[in-house]
Amino acid sequence: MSERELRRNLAILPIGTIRELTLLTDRQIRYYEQNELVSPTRGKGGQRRFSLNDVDRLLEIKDFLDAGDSIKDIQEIFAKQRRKAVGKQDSESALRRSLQKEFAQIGRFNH
Amino acid sequence: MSERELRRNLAILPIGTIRELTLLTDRQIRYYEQNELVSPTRGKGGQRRFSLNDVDRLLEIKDFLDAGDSIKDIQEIFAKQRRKAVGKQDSESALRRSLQKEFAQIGRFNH
DNA sequence: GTATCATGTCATATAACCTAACATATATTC
DNA sequence: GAATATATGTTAGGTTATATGACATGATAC
Repeated sequence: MSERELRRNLAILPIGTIRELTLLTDRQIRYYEQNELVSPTRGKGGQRRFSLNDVDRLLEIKDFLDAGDSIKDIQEIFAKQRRKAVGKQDSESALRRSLQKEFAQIGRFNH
Repeated sequence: MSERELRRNLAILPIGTIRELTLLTDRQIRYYEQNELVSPTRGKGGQRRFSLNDVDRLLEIKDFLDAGDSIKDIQEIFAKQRRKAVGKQDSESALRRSLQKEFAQIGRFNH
């Protein structure tokens, strides 16, 4: 895993930050976790820790729900994505794409 | 300001995260803030919010202190850095340098 | 040896987060 | 159209995290 990906996977953000970055409610975030759409780790005291990738994930979920997809639909969509990603190697172009996604997310936050 | 810089300046990290990323104690972090070496913003309830740049900053402070510099020394060092940075334009090479610093920091965390 | 510096520690208060349960509006199914 | 399912709101009670301020302390400097 590249260092960039490593950084984006660092689970360091508490739910309050996620709430602000995604404009989702705690209830929604926990519900999506319950349905295994995101899998935050837990800190020492049992509190959720999210990564920047989780932020992406949650914004995607939001879009899918807005588009009329159900939680189950989204579970399948993500499962398909995972299958496609199997065996795919890190590449310069993949890195570039992930960078673009990152920028897109920040742009959204600072609309 | 570039989007990368924007992202690195987003104050979204609580002190607990900073503690883990820097291995500093809360006491140290607050003391450095008190001495204006870092300037976290405050969230709704008054809690500190740090950025990734603050993490860099704190790691630098740590190094300077380990090297025998005093808080006041470090204040002056930072003041000098700010003066040098005045009028400096964003450039590709600056971006590349900041990227390297970013990687260095993550590397340190995962050493 | 006394003053300063950087940090530890403790007390007390508030904010953030946790889980679980019940409520509800909207859409779906029979 | 009554019953079900889905996604979310809301409330309650408990635990963890963070804030501030005060006092303590080991090291260094003078």
